[in-house]
Amino acid sequence: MTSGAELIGDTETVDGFSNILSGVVKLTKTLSDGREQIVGLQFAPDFVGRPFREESALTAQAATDVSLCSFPRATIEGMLKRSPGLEHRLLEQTLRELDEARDWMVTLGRKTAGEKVASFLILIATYIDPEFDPRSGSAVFDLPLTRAEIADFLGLTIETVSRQLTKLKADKVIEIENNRRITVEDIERLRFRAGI
Amino acid sequence: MTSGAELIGDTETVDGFSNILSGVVKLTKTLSDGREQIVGLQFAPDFVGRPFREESALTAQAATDVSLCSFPRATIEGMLKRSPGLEHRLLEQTLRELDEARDWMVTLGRKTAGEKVASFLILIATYIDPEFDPRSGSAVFDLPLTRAEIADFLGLTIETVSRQLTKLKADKVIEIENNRRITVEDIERLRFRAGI
DNA sequence: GCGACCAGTTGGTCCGGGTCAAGCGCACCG
DNA sequence: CGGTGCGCTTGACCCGGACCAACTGGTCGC
Repeated sequence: MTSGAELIGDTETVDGFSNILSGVVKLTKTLSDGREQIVGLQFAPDFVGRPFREESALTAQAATDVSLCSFPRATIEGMLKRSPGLEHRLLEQTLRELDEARDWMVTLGRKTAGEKVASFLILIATYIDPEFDPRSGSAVFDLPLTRAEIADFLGLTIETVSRQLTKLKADKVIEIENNRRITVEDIERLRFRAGI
Repeated sequence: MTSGAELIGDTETVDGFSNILSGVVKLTKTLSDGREQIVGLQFAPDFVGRPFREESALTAQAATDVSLCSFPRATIEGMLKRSPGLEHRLLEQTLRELDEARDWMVTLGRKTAGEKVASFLILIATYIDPEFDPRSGSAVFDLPLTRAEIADFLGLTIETVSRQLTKLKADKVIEIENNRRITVEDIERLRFRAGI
């Protein structure tokens, strides 16, 4: 599935329930006047879908090229009834997503623009960099989101995201190639910028 | 348990797992420099506690007087293993909390101060007003939080919260008695102020 | 090659909300 | 009683980030 494709419509009934095999899925919510907020990013091998509810209050879109393994909703709910192990795994993922959502609430509510952008880079580094090791000081990765999507994730404007990235580059905390590829030599400096 | 008491320490091991019988519990996260964000409010009959993890990344405090029914962590995890029904109930609550957290992320990231305060009042009205009926136009309730706590919930300062409440009062959207008791005559007008 | 378009950057201006400070009302205490 | 402290409000000022606009570089179709 190519980038930008819509997986779950906002008011449509959510039929599917999928397993991400590769790629990044963004979950967004939109206010009636068009303001948008990304409320979650999901990476392989997460589930996508909201069991036990007909209607999803959010939109799931592929942020990068994504490959999925999808089931109809009835199938998955039947499987959940029969297999407590699967339900347990779903509970574990949901608890993890809740922890992440709450972490992000702190970022949205209490951090400055610079801290938000640094926090975002750390988040992506930990998920994306194939050989990222928290103890090693460095990371290299491609941003899976455009500036506009980063802005929607951080509750900022695209201009502010751009300026903060430029500032991190000017301060030699990161390097940027082709607008997408980020190199962080010293992740501790970046973490410091994120307001811990 | 009286208001302000701490239920779960930040770095301490979370031993307990409780059921709220009455009152309001606030879940907060704090940055190293003291900035604070309330990341969740829990009302009866929610569970409080983070199963399957030794360490909780947040602090749970009583916001009002609270009565609890507590179990040691081992007990609850044993019960969860033996009773899939209980685990299912926990999954349902966790999914609901995740939905709420994501709704709140939109409020934190994309709404103005006035919309945030209106959204907060609607949230409290739906949980607290004993005879609140969404179709009836009005609601009366006591705020379970101080201005400082509301500010920490909304990612604002106490002054801004105060000013926005004063403005809602001046515009006859709400009435305020004793700084705590709120009357909303026409909840639709308040909902309009919340940016839907 | 050339123009159109899109993602991103950069500059300038403005305002919402933060910050600082003073003051009010009320409960509690000596 | 007056003093003290806390929760809250109000006013004045300021700044971070939104908004508006111009520009750059890369990609695509012709």
